[in-house]
Amino acid sequence: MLAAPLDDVDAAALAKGFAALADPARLRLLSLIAAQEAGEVCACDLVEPLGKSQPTVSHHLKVLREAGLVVGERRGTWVWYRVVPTMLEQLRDSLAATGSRLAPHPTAR
Amino acid sequence: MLAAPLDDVDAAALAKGFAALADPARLRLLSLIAAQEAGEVCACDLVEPLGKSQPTVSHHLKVLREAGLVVGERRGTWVWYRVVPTMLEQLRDSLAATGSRLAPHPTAR
DNA sequence: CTCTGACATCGACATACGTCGATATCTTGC
DNA sequence: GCAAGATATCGACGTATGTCGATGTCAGAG
Repeated sequence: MLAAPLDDVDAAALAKGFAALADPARLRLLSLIAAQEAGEVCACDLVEPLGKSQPTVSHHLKVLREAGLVVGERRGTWVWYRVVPTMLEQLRDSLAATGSRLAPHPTAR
Repeated sequence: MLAAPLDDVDAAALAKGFAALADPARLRLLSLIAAQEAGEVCACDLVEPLGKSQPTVSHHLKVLREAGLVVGERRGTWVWYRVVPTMLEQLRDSLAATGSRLAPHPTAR
């Protein structure tokens, strides 16, 4: 992203992705899910550690889901969430195209 | 960030950083500044390519500045902006601590 | 000192967002 | 089918955010 100016479309798409990360509750949710040994968590185990109401947690999970950052799989009564690395890497890479012009060593003379 | 659950403080700090990136206009501004050969741009050259009013551009530049993503240096009549790689790397790395549990290969048995 | 031009700030507006309580939906066990 | 529990959706509320026109501030030219 930082190599050439982005057009409105790409910028909007990226911005939508970052917007999903622009909330403390969602970042904590994401880290809670990612920190699981099993790689997945029951949604019921996310409400109490987050300290928010169940509807609020459900709302944030939806935002993360729609951003493609997590997926929820229903197994019986519960829904198990796990992180999808793809979108995360995509956002990370968009910040990483930081070419020579950004480095402390201008490279060019 | 994805190795262990973050506390409220870290989550809030990170969220503030991502919030600065969660807008198409700011992403385009950032990419416009980063794409400069000279490594810096006059603010006056950012208004027209962005297609927004001068106050709006100034506002977004302020947000980027307060997020530590760019710096503006006054030289005479004009202010020259350049990207600060530090914060960018910090945000990128927070998305990169994606340990074994996120990879397609669970590693742990 | 005054004028001009670049940039920042202010005030106002519409919209988007986070949060919660109440309620709906769905799944299981009886 | 019915009751119980887990999630999701809805409606409402306060607050934050993007945008602009008008205005303020500051540096250089004359």
